Amino acid sequence: MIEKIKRQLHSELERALKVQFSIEVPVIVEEPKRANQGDISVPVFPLVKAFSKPLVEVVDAVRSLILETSLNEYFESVDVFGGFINITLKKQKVASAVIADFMINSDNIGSCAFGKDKTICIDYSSPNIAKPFSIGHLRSTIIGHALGNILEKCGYKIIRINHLGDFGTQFGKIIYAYIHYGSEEAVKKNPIAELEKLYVLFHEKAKKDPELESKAREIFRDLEQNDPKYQSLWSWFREESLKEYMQVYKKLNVNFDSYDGEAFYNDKMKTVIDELKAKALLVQDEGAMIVDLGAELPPALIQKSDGSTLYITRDLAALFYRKATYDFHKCLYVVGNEQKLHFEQLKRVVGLMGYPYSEDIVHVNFGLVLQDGKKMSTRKGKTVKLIDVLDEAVSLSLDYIVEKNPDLPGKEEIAEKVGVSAIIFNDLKNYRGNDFEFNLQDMVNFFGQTGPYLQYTSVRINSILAQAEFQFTGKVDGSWFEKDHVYELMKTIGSYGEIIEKSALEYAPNLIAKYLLNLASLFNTLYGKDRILVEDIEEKQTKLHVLYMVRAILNDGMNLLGMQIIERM
RNA sequence: GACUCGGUAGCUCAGCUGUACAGAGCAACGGCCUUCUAAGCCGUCGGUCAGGCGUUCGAAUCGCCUCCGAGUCGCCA
Repeated sequence: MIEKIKRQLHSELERALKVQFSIEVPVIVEEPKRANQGDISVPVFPLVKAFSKPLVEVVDAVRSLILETSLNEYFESVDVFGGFINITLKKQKVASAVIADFMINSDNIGSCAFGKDKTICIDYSSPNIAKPFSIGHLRSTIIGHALGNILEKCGYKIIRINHLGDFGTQFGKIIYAYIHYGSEEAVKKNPIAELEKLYVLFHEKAKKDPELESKAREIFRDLEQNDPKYQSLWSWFREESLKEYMQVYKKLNVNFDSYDGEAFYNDKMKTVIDELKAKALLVQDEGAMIVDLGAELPPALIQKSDGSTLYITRDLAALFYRKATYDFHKCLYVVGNEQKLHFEQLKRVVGLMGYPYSEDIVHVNFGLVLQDGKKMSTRKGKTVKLIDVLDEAVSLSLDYIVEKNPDLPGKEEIAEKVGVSAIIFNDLKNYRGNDFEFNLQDMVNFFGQTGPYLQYTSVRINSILAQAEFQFTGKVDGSWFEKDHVYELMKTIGSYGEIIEKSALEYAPNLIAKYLLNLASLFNTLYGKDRILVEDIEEKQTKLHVLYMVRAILNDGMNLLGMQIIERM
């Protein structure tokens, strides 16, 4: 709401400056950091030079312009503090605008339509087959899932793609290790754990005998050329891994439109290589085929000297396939920071091939999960399994329920929802690009800025609404909104849509997470100060309106982030 | 070595398209459950925004340099 007013004021002010003073300087319209400085503030410093008059006179002139805008019916006062013009709005007027806005959009609060008729592909999760689902893949999974929800709310059609890491030299390694050191029985018994063991074992052996690396490459080359024996092992490993991943996805409530992994593109790479050749981009270098990307970027390796393909080759094939199949507006890759160079190269190659949609490739990067300050390594068997972390969170949340609310029905189910959501929220609340140190203690913390705090707030409201007769009519007693803490809450309610928009444009779920924390905190402050279920009917109904909106937004926001909503806890 | 990203309270982080006294949570300490769920609320404590120089009316925010950490840099993905 405030954002709307700000934008309107901004454009009217710039126009007025141009018309009346022939001044074309970008005007700043912002929200002051402190409540006693009003709702909207215009610093006039940047205008002083253009006016070439003393600050005091400029302030005066700008203030008059502000008072003449169409928004003046909203203004309670327009005060001057040094070089700042601070506008205080009429609280009741803002509050009723917020409520009216909410009613219009009540079936899909916070939604907008700027993505209408456009498709976005999101490539996320994409675990490597035959390796346990680690904490590292959690990030891609939940960031991608949340972004899908957020962008969907902005009107986009979303294609969720799990680009499984089901191909590549790593399969040569696993197949080699399986043939030489593995047993069918052991893999059948405990597929992923066993395959991981073999993978780690391979690297240990390869350290002593570097020959193994080239043997693995040979196996992969043959696999790529459809060797039936390797193919059947490959599909067995893939199937078993996928089974285990599906359990994780079910727990996280995550789903995909496509599970076409790298192997899916095996028969689509020849055309890519042919096209690169035809466009004279492919050159032979040290026996391999590369695309030279100029001075700023290292060359892209498209084909190994033994003729087999690489990661980027498959990503090129996948990109073309997606463009042809979905005609995407953007293609997002929710992949870690360490692959920044890879996506720069991908973009550049596509650009050199003459496709303008190279600009629509977006690497939605995220920070690594570190252990002892270093990247975790599957090769050394040093990973933390996601399922263990989730189980830990769930069992801890069950402990709390037993302690705090022993008579609660359906404890296990609620504990599951609280625990898993806590893990999800813990990840999404921070800016995605930052690395973070793996810390189980932090991940399963349930107090303060956490998922359970949001769920708890929603549950508190449930409890009150359940005890009252309430219908959302929009008829309220405006005088309550004059109180500062209530007004703050109303302003925050009114900014939900703006936050979603910003979060979508920046691919930043953390903006929504922080917003929800703020909303919950404002509500809890109010809860501590004011009794809701009071005698006076009009006052009670007014308060219930606010609670209803807060709960609707909390639930909607948590849902966007991929968290679970609960009734009681 | 080159490139990229980061260094803000004891810890985890927000702010970083510049402008008014740098904000949360956790931890510590002190209050608040015979009235709506205390996974909560209120308060206290805590910061040379890594360091230096520069640009600017104004810098945590922009530029340069130094230090520290992480990641990447042709046959892994």
